Amino acid sequence: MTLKLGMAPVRREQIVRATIRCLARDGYAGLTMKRVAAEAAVSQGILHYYFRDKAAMLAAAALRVTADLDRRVAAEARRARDARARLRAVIRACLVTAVDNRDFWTVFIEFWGEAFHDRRLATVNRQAYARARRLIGAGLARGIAAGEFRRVDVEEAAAVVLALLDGISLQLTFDRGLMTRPRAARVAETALFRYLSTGGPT
Amino acid sequence: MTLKLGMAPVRREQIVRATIRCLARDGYAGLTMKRVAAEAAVSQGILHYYFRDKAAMLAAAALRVTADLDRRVAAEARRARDARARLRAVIRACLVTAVDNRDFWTVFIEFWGEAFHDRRLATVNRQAYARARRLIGAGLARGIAAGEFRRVDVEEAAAVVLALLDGISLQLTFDRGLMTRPRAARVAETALFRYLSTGGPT
DNA sequence: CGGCATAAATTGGTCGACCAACCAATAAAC
DNA sequence: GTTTATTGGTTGGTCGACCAATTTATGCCG
Repeated sequence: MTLKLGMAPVRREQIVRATIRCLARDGYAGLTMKRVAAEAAVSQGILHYYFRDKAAMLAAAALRVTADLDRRVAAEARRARDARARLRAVIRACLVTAVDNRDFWTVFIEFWGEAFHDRRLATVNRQAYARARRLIGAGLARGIAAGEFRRVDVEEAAAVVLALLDGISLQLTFDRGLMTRPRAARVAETALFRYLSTGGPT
Repeated sequence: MTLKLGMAPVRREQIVRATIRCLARDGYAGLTMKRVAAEAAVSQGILHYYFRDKAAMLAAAALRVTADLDRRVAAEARRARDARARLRAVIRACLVTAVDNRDFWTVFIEFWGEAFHDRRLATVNRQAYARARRLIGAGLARGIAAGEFRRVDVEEAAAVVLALLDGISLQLTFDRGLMTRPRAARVAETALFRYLSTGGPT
């Protein structure tokens, strides 16, 4: 009864999600075709039918979590009225992901490690970061235009915002007891608002 | 004529350095006992004589690069007169390492990936980060006491400084064309000085 | 409508290669 | 002669990639 034609996107999704779960559970060293196949409840052979090799599966997993985060951030940011609220929303969405969705950072860190030694993965990673900076930079530019933020170099400021979010998320991921999520968000907001503020220090 | 007794520290060093080179060259996926042994010009068996297993070698490699960075940062910071110059020195030392000594980040990222799935490695990593925050925090506290910095929460500020350095270093490592090293240093300094400054915005 | 060809989807197993850990044996230094 | 240092090979297992064979759906033609 189940359709057999048009399974491609379904299976791809199934396999990518299984890859993410395996990666989060066992790390890249423990990411084997057998385990992914078992996790996805398909045969081993089918993995190579849908993906050229292991690296392609890893790249698909990384793209998937990146897209997930993008979606969450966009959803939060859309509700914001001004640039400050928008930045606050971005911070919140990133830190919520870091704390509640551990898979994200696990997948990404394993991905980084391989990206150093695989040209394809390196390109995917570079593009993801460039895109993130572009999105953040666009928000900052609107804030500057509206007089909410100081006239900083947008590219530089986007790199700073992204760097702080990455860095704080990493520390939270490594040591869950370091700070509560709200406190981490407050710390990041304070640092970035002082950096971007037009007025004197608060 | 060569001594055979007291080889332990020599061999350990030899093996750790080989581990770092292999890790930087091939990643964790390509880190095998055979390759490390070849790189260190020793037999395979000896690796297990000096290290319990592969994870122990990885941990030793991570401790080694961390200690290296510590030493560089301390050497740069010692020359600084005031807290601002000290922070500038820390930033410079970290970014020089990130740009010129690619092995550092390679080893660390591979290490992070495994640390998620190995309790021993996770502990080593958590301690390394706690130590880094303590060192940075001590420098900030002196700056606050001297009236050079705003009265921020030292723990929070140390986390911010470390986060920004990690984040910028990551972006530089992934995309060498993003910024020149001096520009990255200037960007980080600007962001952190604004965050920590006592006076109004510049 | 019914049967045949073609394509899509999937299986399970095979292949050669490689791995980490271990160990018995040896050599050198004390 | 006992401890320290080192060798090189073995072992039991796993890996990723590949493929021949099978099943299922679809389009085509009479």
